[in-house]
Amino acid sequence: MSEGAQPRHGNRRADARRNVEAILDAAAMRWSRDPGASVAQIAADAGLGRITLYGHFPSRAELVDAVIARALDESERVLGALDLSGDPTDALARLIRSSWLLVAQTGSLMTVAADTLPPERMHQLHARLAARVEALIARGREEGAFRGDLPASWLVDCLHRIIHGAAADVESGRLHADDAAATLIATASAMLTAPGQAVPEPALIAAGDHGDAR
Amino acid sequence: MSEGAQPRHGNRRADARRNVEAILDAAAMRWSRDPGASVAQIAADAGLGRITLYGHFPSRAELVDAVIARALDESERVLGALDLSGDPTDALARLIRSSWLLVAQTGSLMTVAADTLPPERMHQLHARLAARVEALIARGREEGAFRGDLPASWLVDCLHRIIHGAAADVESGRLHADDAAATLIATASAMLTAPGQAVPEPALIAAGDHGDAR
DNA sequence: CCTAACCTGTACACACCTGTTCAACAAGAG
DNA sequence: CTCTTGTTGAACAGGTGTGTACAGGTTAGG
Repeated sequence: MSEGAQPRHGNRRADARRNVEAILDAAAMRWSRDPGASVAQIAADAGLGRITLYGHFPSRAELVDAVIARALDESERVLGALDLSGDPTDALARLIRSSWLLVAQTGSLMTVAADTLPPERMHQLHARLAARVEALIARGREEGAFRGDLPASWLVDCLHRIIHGAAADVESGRLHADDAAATLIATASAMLTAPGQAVPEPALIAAGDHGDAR
Repeated sequence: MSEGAQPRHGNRRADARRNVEAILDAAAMRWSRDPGASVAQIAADAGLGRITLYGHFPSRAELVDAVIARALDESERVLGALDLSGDPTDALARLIRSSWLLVAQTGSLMTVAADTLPPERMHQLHARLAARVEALIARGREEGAFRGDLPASWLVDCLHRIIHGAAADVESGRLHADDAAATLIATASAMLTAPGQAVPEPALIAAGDHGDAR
């Protein structure tokens, strides 16, 4: 359709580009914990006037879209850099350890986008993120490491939901941020174990220390 | 505290009481899937004028409170009628089978209430609902049926979250309503299994057919 | 230094939601 | 049937959020 999504992005003045970044940062931060925040609120968070924001983003919807797109690219980048080969349980642990925070934030953003963006675009964005996880689960299932008695999409969804739960618990202080990944891994690996099989011992899961994303 | 929460409830005209019920029903239904719905929207759903609604509930907040209170009483009733003794895994299955729909609806209502009711009242309501589940998990843990390596509150939270996931999947057509309970039981019993232990076979869980609530 | 690009506050139009008032109308209870 | 209770729409006031127009101020960059 439109040629060049951002036609003038390289030849803009330096402060303009800085402000766009500030807006995007503020929006991601604010919306990830207050989905109802207004455009004025975000402009204030970014230290700018509301009118300035409208100078960069024609409407609320386009701001939402830009924020989502950036967060998704970031997630894509982190996920893409991950080695998900080898034992599926270990791979799952690596996946969770390096991306749970990112997934939690992106997911909250999705809540905001849900009543702003058309549902078709929502589905497209979500599918892209879930594809890698789904592929891992499919592989683990073929190799007999994960259960095959429930739909893969259901298991992916459960994983997402407990990741959000962990994020919420960390935020409210019920869970230590340092324990979140381990708790998630212990819960998820049990959830994915087939009936009749033994749940993997956390101590035996090779977490493959990367350090967190960010 | 207050004497007679509903001072005039029996001596009101018949259609008035019918309308109050209609409003409560409409609000519970609508808010459980659209948390941002307006008072006007709910009055329309109930087939009444907005002014009539305000005749029964002085403000939006009081409507929210009334809806929550009714949903919670209903949950309390169903939960209270349940026999949660015997094998913890079987008891969990019975619990899920008879209350997942109710829990899902109540939880969505909580989302609405979150930015209307004071947080202290929120916590109070939520604790009341979670207490029975937490007790069951604590007992199962003592008897060795459930894992003890993770906080009980965390496990309860995970259970809540996957119940919401199932409700969302049923709503969007990804999951058959008839399969929801079985899927939840299979997932939850795995999640609660201790590392090193075998996940229970769904076929061996005595579901204790009650038929669903409602 | 000078110009164009950028930022800013004020102000306005529009839409939506909440809550209230008023006066006419309909329906239950005796 | 009558009277009380309940219902209704129109209309209004106050609040919040989105998006636009204008005019003056500031800053980057040549």
